[in-house]
Amino acid sequence: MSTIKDVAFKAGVGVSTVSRYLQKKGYVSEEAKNKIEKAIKELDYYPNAMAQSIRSQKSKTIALIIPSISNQFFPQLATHIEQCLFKKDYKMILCNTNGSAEREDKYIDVILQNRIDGVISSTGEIPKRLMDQKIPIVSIDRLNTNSNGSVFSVTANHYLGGEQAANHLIDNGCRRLLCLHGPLDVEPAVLRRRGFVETAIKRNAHAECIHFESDYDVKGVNERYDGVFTWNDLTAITFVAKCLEKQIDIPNELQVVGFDDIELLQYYYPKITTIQQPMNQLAQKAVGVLMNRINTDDELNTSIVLDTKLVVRDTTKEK
Amino acid sequence: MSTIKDVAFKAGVGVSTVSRYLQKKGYVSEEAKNKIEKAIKELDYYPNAMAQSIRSQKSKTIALIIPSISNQFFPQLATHIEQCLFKKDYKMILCNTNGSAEREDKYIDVILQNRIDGVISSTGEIPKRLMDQKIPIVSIDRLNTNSNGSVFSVTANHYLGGEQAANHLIDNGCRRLLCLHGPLDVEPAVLRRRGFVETAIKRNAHAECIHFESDYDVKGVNERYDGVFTWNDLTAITFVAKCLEKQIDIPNELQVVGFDDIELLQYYYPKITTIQQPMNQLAQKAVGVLMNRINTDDELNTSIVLDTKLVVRDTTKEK
DNA sequence: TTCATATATGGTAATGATACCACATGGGAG
DNA sequence: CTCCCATGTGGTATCATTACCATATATGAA
Repeated sequence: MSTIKDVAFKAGVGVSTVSRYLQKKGYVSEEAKNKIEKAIKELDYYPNAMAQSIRSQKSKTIALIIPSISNQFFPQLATHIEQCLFKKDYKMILCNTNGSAEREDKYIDVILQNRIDGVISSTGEIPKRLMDQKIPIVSIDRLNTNSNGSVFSVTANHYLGGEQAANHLIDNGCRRLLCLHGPLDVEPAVLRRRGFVETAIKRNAHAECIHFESDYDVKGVNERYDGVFTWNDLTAITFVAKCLEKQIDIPNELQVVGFDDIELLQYYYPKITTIQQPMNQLAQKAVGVLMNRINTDDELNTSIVLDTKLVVRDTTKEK
Repeated sequence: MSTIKDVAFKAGVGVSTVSRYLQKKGYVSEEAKNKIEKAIKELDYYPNAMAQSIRSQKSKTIALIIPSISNQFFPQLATHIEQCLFKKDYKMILCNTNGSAEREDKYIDVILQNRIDGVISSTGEIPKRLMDQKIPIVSIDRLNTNSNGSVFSVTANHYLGGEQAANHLIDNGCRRLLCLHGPLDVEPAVLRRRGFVETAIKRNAHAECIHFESDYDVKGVNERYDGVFTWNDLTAITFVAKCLEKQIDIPNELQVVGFDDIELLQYYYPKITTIQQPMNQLAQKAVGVLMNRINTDDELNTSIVLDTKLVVRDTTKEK
């Protein structure tokens, strides 16, 4: 692969002139410009991004840490984030920890060795070893409070989402509610549950909470409850599948509301009512905040919370 | 962030000695080793991967090109590939073209600018601009014949998969078969269909083919057919969802076989019978072949084909 | 002693690109 | 005729790292 020197030689000019042409910075005569363009085309020259990085002390790369890909929410979010970064001429390396601390640890090595400019993380705790570095970090989907008490996170309003789910079910006539919540160390799961339960109490509906595990037995749920809120769509899909298996009639016997609005819901039957997260906006804001942190020194606390939206489909209906 | 110079200074040795220690190559005394280790720890030093790359002329990075993430098959495959690369100390950049030629083109810029060591592609055609470079390329999931006639691909035996699906359905008593195939310019889709149809003919069963689109009307399929093979699991999920909507009894009226065995099938109801692709092996072989191409000069043609496996679940049964 | 070898060390060039500086030229203002 | 500024150019140090070479000491064999 040819270098800037080859281009300069072929064009009969100095490397500085070629560099100035590439940067569109400084003076380059029309004549030199033409010769350089011709040489670049003939040599099929592409500037070496790594050499640029080493010189500029900027890798133009950010790391996205996600906990898994089983839940389509994360690949989808990753795609949105990558597209935003792409536009800003940044690369992304995807760190899928898959719940393994060892993998997470090795990814931190990669992040540090590659002089990553910033990190977007959608896992709970930001590892200490990463916090200790001066690398700008923004949390997405989850809250992130660092040791100084500064906050840099972009999340959906999970609490509001819980409220919307509860209100929708209660509006539809449900009185005996069930919340299938996620792990208690997952901030969004807790907020969604709180929004749901507190709204139920406020409106005098009965609400119970169960930590959903895949071996959950669905038998009799249609007798004990008339409305179910699951903390995410993947749980909703699993839960609805179990209900169908037991011939429970959704939405007539039991209404179900999910959370996230992953693309997959479009392929699934029945079409599940859900609380939509504004993924594209989340991605845009997260990238925006991170770029600010990278390019400016001011440590303004930023905590952006975006509204969720109820999307009514076929697993709920007015009674 | 500290450099090898800082480490050398702090340890009171030359940079060469530190470099030799890091490479575990050449002589380093026990005493020097201890001082260096101490300095590295105190300074929290990590070698700059980009400087190493520029020096060694190897980026230790490969690009994975995938056509989309809507089909969970691709993120899953990507994860497997990334894990294989991870072990071999390679980074991966994920290029999700999303069917856009423009995006593909911009990714090629990124690939060339970052002096990527190799490419694994699961999209159909390898773009000419990429082929023209001397970059090692391996196709995964699809066939890849380059201009010299050399082949570097790792695929499942799609034809065998089609056969397995047909045989299973016919063994279960189906005689009127339907194949919902994918785009005709997608090699695997065509092979799967051919394997299916040719087996049906061989065994004197009737087989029809339809190009599946999402607006496909499922009304009456249970009267015209008794066995359906869909070219991938996502199509199977969509098709089964439509059948459930129309109260078609699966597997009693109609049996269904998918293809891929994506993780998602575990959450879906009913549990869909499918043809499993050996994703992990595909990934391992693809990475292996690519590493060979990167590290050796011999242009041995490699075309690895791995067997698929029937996984019987609840959408098929003996009549 | 002398020579060869193993162990050990640090200086320097090179990798590809860019910022900075020095140095041109030409034209217009004083 | 100077002086200044705009325009234009190329040399060189620098970024972090490693390969290579020159050098130094100690040990053992001849």
